Amino acid sequence: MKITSRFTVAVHSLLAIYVLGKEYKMTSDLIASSVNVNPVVIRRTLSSLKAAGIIDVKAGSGGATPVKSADDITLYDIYKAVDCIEGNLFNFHENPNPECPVGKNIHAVLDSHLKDAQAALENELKSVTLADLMKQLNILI
Amino acid sequence: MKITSRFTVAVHSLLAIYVLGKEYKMTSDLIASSVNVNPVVIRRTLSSLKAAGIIDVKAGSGGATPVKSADDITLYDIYKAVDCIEGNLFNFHENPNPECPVGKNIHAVLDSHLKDAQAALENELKSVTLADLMKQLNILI
DNA sequence: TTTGTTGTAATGTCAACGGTTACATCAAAA
DNA sequence: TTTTGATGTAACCGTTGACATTACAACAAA
Repeated sequence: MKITSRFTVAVHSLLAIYVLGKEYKMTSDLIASSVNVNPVVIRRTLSSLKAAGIIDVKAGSGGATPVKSADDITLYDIYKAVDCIEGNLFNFHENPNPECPVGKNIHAVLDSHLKDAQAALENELKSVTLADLMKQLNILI
Repeated sequence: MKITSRFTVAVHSLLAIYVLGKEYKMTSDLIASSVNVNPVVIRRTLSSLKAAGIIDVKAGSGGATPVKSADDITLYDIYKAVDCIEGNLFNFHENPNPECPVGKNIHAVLDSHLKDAQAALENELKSVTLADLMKQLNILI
């Protein structure tokens, strides 16, 4: 099972908005053509990013614009904004048998390690900012 | 999106086999009653763990038994054995537009960071062995 | 040969994702 | 004020993967 592509779509959209936004009006249609998904998917993504205070989206006249500084946006912020995962990354089987010594204690034994693993992933995402990606991108353009 | 409960089911099953195996014949029915899932789910799980060389399962007479030492089994080994994730943890949107400067370079910019995040998760899982869990469990029993 | 178990195919249900259509709402230009 | 081009969102569909369950062949030991 994988983490939804909403995440990479969101990162892609933000890069487009922050890098190309000075030159073009960044409509959902334009972004959709860069990401290559349906415009409605982009609108849903932008809606989440707007709710997270990362960008602003103008209804009516159209176009998405930056709100937060790219230095202050980490991959983790984006990942959280688009809700890839609610709560725990690892699914746990429900109702282990409390009559069994293993079933009774499986959560006590396993939960902290699962949390640690998830935290390791998320900390790594926290260490990369949108500004970092923009620097890498500007070298390639 | 979450990582399938096959993983926690597998860990639970192994703990049962390694801790209770001296006292009981660990059939899929018995393990199933501890984990509280259908016995066929356990048989599939045990089948994966057997293929990974972690346990042995006797067809006919029945019962699962340890093969590898608990010290040599990490959570990562189990996670790999039951195939929670094939390849990349993060789904990437297909076919970003190569005509667009962002679309053309999004993989170059993003891939390494996604790999790093996944590696952080997996390294954390590598740092915990089944023996560690057994120690914790034996204190609680 | 009987018994209890594993291995596995087949089928069903369910949830999540992503695609798409449709349309109300809105802001700015004409 | 009307037109135009966007956004916001609800609704629905098809696909996919997970997990549950039934069924039964294969098997090993009593």
